Amino acid sequence: MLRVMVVDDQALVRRGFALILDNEPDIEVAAEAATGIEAIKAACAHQPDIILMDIRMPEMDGLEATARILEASDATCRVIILTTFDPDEYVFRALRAGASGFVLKDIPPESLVEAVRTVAEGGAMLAPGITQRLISQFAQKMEAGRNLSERLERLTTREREVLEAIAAGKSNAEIAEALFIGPATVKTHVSSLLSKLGLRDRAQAVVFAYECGLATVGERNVGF
Amino acid sequence: MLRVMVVDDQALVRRGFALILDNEPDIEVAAEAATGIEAIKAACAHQPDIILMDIRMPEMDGLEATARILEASDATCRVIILTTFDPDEYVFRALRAGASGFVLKDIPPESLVEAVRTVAEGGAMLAPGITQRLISQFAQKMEAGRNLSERLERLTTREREVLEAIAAGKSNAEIAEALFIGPATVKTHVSSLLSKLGLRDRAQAVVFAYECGLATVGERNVGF
DNA sequence: GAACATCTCCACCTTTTGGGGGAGATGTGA
DNA sequence: TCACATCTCCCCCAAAAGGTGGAGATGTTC
Repeated sequence: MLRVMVVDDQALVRRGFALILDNEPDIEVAAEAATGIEAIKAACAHQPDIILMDIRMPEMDGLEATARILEASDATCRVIILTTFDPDEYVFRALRAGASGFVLKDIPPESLVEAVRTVAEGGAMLAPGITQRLISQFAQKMEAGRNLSERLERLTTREREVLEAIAAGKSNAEIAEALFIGPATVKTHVSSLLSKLGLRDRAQAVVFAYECGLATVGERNVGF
Repeated sequence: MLRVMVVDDQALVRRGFALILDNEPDIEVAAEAATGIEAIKAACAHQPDIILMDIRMPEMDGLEATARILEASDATCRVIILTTFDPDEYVFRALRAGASGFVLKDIPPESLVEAVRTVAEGGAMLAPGITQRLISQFAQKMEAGRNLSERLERLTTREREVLEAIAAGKSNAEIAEALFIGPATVKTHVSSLLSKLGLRDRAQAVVFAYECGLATVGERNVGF
């Protein structure tokens, strides 16, 4: 039995969702809340499997409440944001807060039920338009490096290694140490790769490495 | 009327999908193809609205065919990848090729129909697990900059501007010109921001800018 | 008004970087 | 074998970068 909590400041909406869900044999509405603060308390008290969360609420909005609930170490529940609007800002904040779903209130009832089941099974459910935008963003990042990657292929293996080290913020001396070669050799490689790539200095080289995908945000190879 | 094309090398599977779709009043199967090559020709000849594309096929796989079809300048159709497996490599290649959907063959028939309608309306449809992974990747990138963004706030407005310029690969002289200040002033700002952020040189500053989200891949503010 | 932050600039100095040119060792392929 | 690419290292030199300390001109805040 899936235990669901519904959070919305409008009692009418809240009851409506609750009725739809309670109508399903394998779903029960275990709790309701009208504000973010209430939601946090209720989540703690009733330990639901799934939380349907509105964004616009008095006291504390749904995104903040979602973040608070999910960052609790023993949190096992999953959150679906259920709202009327879908500006990018909300979506990003929701995903960062850890939401597993972001659906609009204009979906048909059966889709809401489907979303709850999907998320309960470990999947994620986004409104189609949001999925579309997420994909676009993703594809754009991947596409960015295409032309630049071709230039990358003109480098020798060693030069690429040096470029990677540069992109990790290393100085020539540190690169020499890391690659077990002399500092003079590093300088040779640096000069060579800069001229091959048409770059002026190592700062541009770092930019290039990120833009073409050689370096990626969040890798944490960085020494600071 | 939505005109759909089904591409799969197994005739039985292909006919099965076609029958499911033809059963809907607003959908008709306008063409079928058994290989990537055939798919490209058929797409050109029949101009379907939606293409359901298998990946594993002889002659040319579905991802390659998708890319070819969508990169045609007059391409108006949208592609849903329909496969048995979902390794990350396939998903990324599919999204990069421009697919609007990626669903697994084990979904219920009504979900397939729903996916077709969703994509036809301009949305996107991914298998729940894939959506989940896409979100995770996204959240990870966003999360990366959290700690670093706090350090960013210790900078003054001017210092942040200089940092942005550094992250665009500009030299001190170029920054001076861009901000209408003297080169000496730029050096002051650079020294100051490096020490505030605990960085050693401008190369590390570029890394920092990317890691904390001040600079983003694909912005193309870069001068090379 | 005094303390403070910010932005602007200067001089002096050291270190790092990048360019030019050269050279030996190795391996690969024509 | 000979040409070619690659990796290694050297020297010299000029330019850029970074550190230190100082200073005047604004504001803002208490």
